[in-house]
Amino acid sequence: MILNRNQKIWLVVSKIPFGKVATYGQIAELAGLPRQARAVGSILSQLPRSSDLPWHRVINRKGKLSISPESGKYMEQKARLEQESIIFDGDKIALKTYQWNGEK
DNA sequence: AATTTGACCAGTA
DNA sequence: CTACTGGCCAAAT
Repeated sequence: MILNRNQKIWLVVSKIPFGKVATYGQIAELAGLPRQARAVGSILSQLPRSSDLPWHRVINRKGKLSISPESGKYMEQKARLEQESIIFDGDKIALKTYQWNGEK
């Protein structure tokens, strides 16, 4: 069973634990696709709404959400994270302890 | 086939 | 802290 690029990324994203977040670059790295952070964002942007992947746990390296704040999805992502007891300090996550290190 | 776009990143000022 | 830059590379155009 060979996994295509999308499947590798989906797999890694699905492993991000509840209450934790990961960066695009980290996802790309863990998926065996170094330096393809942008591809991760591109793929996540195309997820169907029916998807049950924790896409909201993927943020950028600055600790902020990479969606335009005007977009409705921005609110949705923030709400989903707060629902996992992740606290925000303005527009960025408050604690780096939220950051997933990639371990199981 | 060529060019542009994008839910990124790292360094620098 | 923000702003700008060059780098990166798959997807879309």
